[in-house]
Amino acid sequence: MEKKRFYITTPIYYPSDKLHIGHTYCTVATDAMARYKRLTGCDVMFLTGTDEHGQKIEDKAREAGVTPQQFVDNIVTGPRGILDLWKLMNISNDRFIRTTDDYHVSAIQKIFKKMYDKGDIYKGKYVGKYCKPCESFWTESQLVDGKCPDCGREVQDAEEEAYFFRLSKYADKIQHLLEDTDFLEPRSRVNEMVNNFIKPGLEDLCVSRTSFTWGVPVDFDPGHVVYVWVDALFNYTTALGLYNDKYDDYDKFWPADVHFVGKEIVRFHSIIWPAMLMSMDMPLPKKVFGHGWLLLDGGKMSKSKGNVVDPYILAEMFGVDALRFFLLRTFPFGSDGNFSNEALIQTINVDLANDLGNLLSRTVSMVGKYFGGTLPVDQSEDAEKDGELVGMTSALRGRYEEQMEHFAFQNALAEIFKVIDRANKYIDENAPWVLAKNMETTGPRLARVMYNLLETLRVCAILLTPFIPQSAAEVLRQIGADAACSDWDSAGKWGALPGTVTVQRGNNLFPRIDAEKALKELEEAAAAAKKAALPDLEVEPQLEEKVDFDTFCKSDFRAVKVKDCQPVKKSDKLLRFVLDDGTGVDRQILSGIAKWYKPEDLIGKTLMAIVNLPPRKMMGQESNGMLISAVHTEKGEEALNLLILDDKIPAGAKMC
RNA sequence: GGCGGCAUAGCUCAGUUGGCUAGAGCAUACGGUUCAUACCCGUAGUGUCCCCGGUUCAAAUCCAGGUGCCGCUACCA
Repeated sequence: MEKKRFYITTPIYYPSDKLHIGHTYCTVATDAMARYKRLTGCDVMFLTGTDEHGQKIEDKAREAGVTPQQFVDNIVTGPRGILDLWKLMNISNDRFIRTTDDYHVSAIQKIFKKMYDKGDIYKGKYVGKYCKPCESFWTESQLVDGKCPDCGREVQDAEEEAYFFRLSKYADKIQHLLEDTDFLEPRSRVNEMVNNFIKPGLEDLCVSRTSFTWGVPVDFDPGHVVYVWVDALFNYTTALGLYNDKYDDYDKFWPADVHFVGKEIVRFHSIIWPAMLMSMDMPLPKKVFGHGWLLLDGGKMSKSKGNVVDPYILAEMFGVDALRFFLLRTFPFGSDGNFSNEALIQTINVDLANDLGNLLSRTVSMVGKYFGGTLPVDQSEDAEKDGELVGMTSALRGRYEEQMEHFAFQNALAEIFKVIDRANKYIDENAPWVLAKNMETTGPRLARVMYNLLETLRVCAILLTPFIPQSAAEVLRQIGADAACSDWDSAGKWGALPGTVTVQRGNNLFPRIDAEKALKELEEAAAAAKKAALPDLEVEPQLEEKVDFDTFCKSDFRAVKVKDCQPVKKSDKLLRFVLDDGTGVDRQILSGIAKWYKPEDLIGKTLMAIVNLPPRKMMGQESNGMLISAVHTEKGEEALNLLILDDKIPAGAKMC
């Protein structure tokens, strides 16, 4: 029999910055779903990738002084880039598409042309605002207080030639799709889409740009590049081989079974995407699921807020499986969730360490202690005492499947942990340590109790595989389950594990985390990351206010030579300078630069000072003037350099 | 402004089409156990189910109004 096919995608992420925990959340969820479907025997295609064109990338690359391609290459394929992150997170994607891949670019050109030839894309005028000094074209909504968002100056009405997609033509069909089918989930998003966009009347969509060049060129009209909609959305089909020879799975896998997308791009996927597919006479994906966001302190995570959670740090500190588990166990997939390090640590300790890890540990340890690691043939059932655990475990796969089919990862995991909790209670009820006191009589009963625990662990581990693949495999290894009793079929059957199984004691699956210590480390890591994100170099902005020439001339700057330099007692900051200022009388100046210079290193140097400042007392000593330094900021830290002059300049020489 | 959602135990949330003394997990307190990762098991709670009306034999659930929070409001990827 041919295997059932399942095609699932994440959005293609925009590599203008490193990805954060929110992207990880979506990708991990998609991965869990893909692994689940593979487990159940489906032929799965799991696609993720990156959307690499557009103005913002072009700008960022220019800022960084590299080409756009170099810029995205670094973020996607560079060290600790997106590919590395997915590898770290154990993401099992079958394919990875980059919109800068040649096959995609040429396919997009063909698609664009086809829609144009059909008449669904037409050339028109795009009305907006233009800022002359910036030479920038803005849309109404981009303006800040009606002015240019870059420079704040007035903008003028302007028109730009552009291609439009006849989105309006498909409004009725889209409304039907949203309202009368389960195409878009969760359901609450349907109202938002219909009320906000469709009912007020869909406008045609601008699908090309002339204001930047980093995109797929419109091959029949130089100067135009294909804008994000066509370029990015069709990735789901070009990655299967639509209009290209790179792949050949379009007929096999299209239409997609589900697109997982963040709620911020629900509109693109539930209105624009189906409309474009209708135009292309292509089948629509079966479902779009808009998942929630991970919030931080109740608000959105964002670079500008500086509250972005770095998945690398968390995965390295707590383990990949622990992080994956936390994300899917804690938050309902369809709604927003409040991310916190405390919740992460608590979930790891309670569910993974105390309940699951400890259940495995105590079970395997007892089989070792009481039976030398291998259960005997002679086992004695007790229907009354075993019934509930056996019943729950036997029914688990069905309950789990029901939740997984609805993308309710949280509920699926809750079902598993109900059984794990029951198993821990079962140990208490049967008190194996009491049974072990008289092996002659109660040995067979003890053996059965152990078997039931191993069997429960086996079923739970199989069903946990999509969420914590490495750890689940380790559970199966430790309880001695071979491949034959580690698959989906065997998860639905009680008793698949051989009665005389041999266990393998291993390391603790999930070590308990010292919450206080871990939180402190996270705090330090966050502080370090924040610092690293600070600009390498900052200088003070120049003063707007003008100073007249006469005022400037009143400042008397002179070359001075350091005759002596000593730290000032009881002061961390001050150095006391004795200077030759050319007058023949020593000048004393105190300067707060001890943080940057050792006194002895400055003796003999020729410096610059302003000498006609009024005297000022510091730490009980008089300072007559001020040494001139250059200051700037490096990674948020103040840096200072004295102006050290050529020694051939004589003491007292005037600066002008 | 328009549209939509939410408001339940200290915290995070379940509560299906209105139906018995309103639930789970975590946290707290007390007790038990020792196989295990100072773990596990048991017991105990506390709630004006946001406020105010209404419909009903019966409302956390339905309706009207109010308060508070949040989301979407299109060419940003």
